[in-house]
Parts: sequence; C-alpha cells; structure tokens
Amino acid sequence: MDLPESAVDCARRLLGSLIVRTIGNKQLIGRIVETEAYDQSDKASHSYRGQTKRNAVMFGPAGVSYVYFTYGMHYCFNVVCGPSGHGSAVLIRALEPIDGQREMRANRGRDDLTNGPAKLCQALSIDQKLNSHDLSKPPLLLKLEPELKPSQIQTATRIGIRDNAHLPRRFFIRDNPFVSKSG
DNA sequence: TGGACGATCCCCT
DNA sequence: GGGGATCGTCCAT
Repeated sequence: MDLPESAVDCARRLLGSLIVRTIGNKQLIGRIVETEAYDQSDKASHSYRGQTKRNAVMFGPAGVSYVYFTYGMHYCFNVVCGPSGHGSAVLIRALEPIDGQREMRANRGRDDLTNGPAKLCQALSIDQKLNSHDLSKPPLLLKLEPELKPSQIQTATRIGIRDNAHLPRRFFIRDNPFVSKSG
C-alpha cells in the first residue's frame, strides 16, 4: 500500500479512493469523500496516551483497518497510517455510494447511507470483526485512485472532539453532496 | 471494582 | 438545538 506516512498527508491522499466491501457475491462500493487525521502527538487521538488493547492496531503497519466501538452502539472505521510503532490513523467520515446501494439501504434501514462515520459502517456491515484487517484484500479493500488536485480538497476542523478542536485536520471533496451533514 | 465518558445518530421540540 | 440510547474501555480508587 502506497500511503504517505503523516496522518494529514494520508487523510488528503485517501480522498477519492474506493472502499470495496465484499459480502457474499455482492460488492458494496463507496468513494471516500471526507476524512480526519489523528496522530499520536495529537491529544484528540486515541493513540495520544500510548498503546492499549483497544488502539493497538494504530501502532502497527499502515494499510490496516482500525475499527472501534463507541457510544455503546456505533462503529467507526479508520485506515492506519505511519510507520510501525507510531500510532496514527485516518478516520473515514463519509463515502459517496458507487455500487450496492440497495444492500446499503437494507443495512441502514433509511436513505442517508454513508454521510457519517458510523452510518457508513452500518451501510457496509463493518464491525469489530473487521478490526485489524489488511485492506489490500477482500472482504474489505482499499483501492487507491489518482491523487486529487489541491483545489478539489477543502480543509476544516474536526467534528465531535474536545481537544485540539481548532486544528485544520478534516478534509473533504469540495462541493460533494455526500459529505457528512455537520460539514 | 466502579464510574465517567466517548472521533455518533436519531428523534423531539 | 437538545437530550437519550447504550456499553466497552480506561483510569482512579
């Protein structure tokens, strides 16, 4: 996997890339349109206080999934980046549905499919069983697409955090209607 | 061993 | 705009 090492660079690089979730003989495909960067030096990051059982994947090799459970009912999906031993990852906040919308709608039970980090996990049936999964292979695949032009990428502050809330570490594709509502 | 809290979402007003 | 759902994780006691 050819990802930049820094979380910010990785968050920008992942925009426009495809997530391919294979379920049986179906492929649910989404294009990444919104990301957030979380680095070990950042107090808002799960990795800030060092390695624990929960966040261990963040300290492993890049190109692996970090899926965590939160608020007693939701999962969020990250792409691990950075060198092994350094805890950093990119939260995938929103996808543009490309294929398998019928299955996504059935998984979600409503029509807004993937415009939020927990929504897209529900739409793609991503849960803790897919934590630490190598994203170079099914059933959860990251397919890098050509890098977007800087003019296509909009920068903003992250959502739902307390610490370092002012830092410009959220990135999304300009004018894309599938970016999460708060964006 | 317990309690506070969370990288959210949905419904109600 | 505000609060409730709901439970695993982590740290303080």
